Amino acid sequence: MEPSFPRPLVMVDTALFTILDERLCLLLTQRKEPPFERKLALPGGFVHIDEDADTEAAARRVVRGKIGFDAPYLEQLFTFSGATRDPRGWSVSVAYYALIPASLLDRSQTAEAFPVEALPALPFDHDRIVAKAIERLRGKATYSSLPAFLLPATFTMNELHRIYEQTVGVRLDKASFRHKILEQGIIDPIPSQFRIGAHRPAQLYRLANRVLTAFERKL
Amino acid sequence: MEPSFPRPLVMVDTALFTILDERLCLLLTQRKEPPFERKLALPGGFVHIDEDADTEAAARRVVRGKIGFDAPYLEQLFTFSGATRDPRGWSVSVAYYALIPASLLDRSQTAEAFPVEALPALPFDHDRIVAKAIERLRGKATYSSLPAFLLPATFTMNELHRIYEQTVGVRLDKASFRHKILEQGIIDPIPSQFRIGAHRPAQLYRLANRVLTAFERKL
DNA sequence: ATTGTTAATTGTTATTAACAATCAAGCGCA
DNA sequence: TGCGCTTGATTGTTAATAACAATTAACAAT
Repeated sequence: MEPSFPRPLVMVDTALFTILDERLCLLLTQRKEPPFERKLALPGGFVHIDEDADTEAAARRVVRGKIGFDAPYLEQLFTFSGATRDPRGWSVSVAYYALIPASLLDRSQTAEAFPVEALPALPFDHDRIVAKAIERLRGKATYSSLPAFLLPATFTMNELHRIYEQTVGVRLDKASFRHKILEQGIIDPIPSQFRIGAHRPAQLYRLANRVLTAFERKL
Repeated sequence: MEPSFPRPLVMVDTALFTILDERLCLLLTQRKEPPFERKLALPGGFVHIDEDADTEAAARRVVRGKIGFDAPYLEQLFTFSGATRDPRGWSVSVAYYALIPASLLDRSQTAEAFPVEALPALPFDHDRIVAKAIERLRGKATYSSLPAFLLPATFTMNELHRIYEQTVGVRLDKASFRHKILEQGIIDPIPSQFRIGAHRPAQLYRLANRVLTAFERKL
């Protein structure tokens, strides 16, 4: 009954985004085994069919191994495959991307974060995976609550504004942004909580919903 | 050097869309082998690592086997996986969807086309695959030239209009539609070619570009 | 000619967005 | 205590877009 075709290798790779110093960064790991031993690469690994319920579970396992907890946002990106992308043989890599607020990362992890405009050369086809992940992130940022998952649990309107400008890549009018975001209802003000400093206190907000919300139109 | 993890089965499945009698339809095949022998299912098959360059090549091979030629539009949809989705074992299915103008299909294929609102029960997790494919199709239709790939090489503005309304699922203003589509430049009028009948002749158009074009904003 | 049918355009009104300016609320400091 | 600095929040004006309804165009059939 079991088909006897030669089977490809099946692995997952993850693109882990965070914001450090207002810049979009990617977490890389130093590979512990050949091929490309000691090179920086995307966190990844083979699917364990006796342990993982599906490839998403495998990706979550990889992410936990890297940062020690589950990512607030994780989504399947694309599946890369072929005879030549991995020297070990015909392989399939189901790629995922995740967003992680920098506030949750500890010192050792931020050390392995690289701004997306200054990445080292990556092994396998990880450059393609990264390019596709950034494309998806930028694309979805315009019409969803996605960028908010890069922020800590509470944030000000202007922090959210800056994150959107960062990820979308264009300037967004302050007043219009405020309008549209509040109209979408993706965030709620936290009553009588403000961020203070040498200036007017700013209202603090939090995500109204733990899951991604898509907008009717672009920002 | 080769890792010795037990390997999942790797296959591709395809959701093939077409328009018949103004209705969105899906092409299904009767399975030739167990499991689910003789049941209607999505066209699919195992990846042949000695023959297919990657999973997309495998999907194209499957589509050619079904309709006899390459689909004008084919895109990777999502990868489904897990221990239970296929009785033969832990499996990975890289799903693709394709759009095929009905004018290219012959009689025997249209016989196996089912309106998406009246599909038979499908084996494996093919219901989930279909649901996701429809969701993607509807989503992309609003902001891209995607629906045009369901039409023959030449078509009138009103035919295009109807196809968009079909796939998007909402009524679209005739004048605005015309405006926005022409503004996007995804189609070109064919000089001095008109569709005639018992009424005013309609200008014929063709796609300006063989590849998918995304719009800046929704229709 | 008149009528029916589909194609294509026009104009008017209502929404929405972009831009610039203004107002608000704190702190630091003379 | 009052002035200036900085960041937060709002307002108003203008320009661009979209929705809606109505009109004009081009043909065939009778």
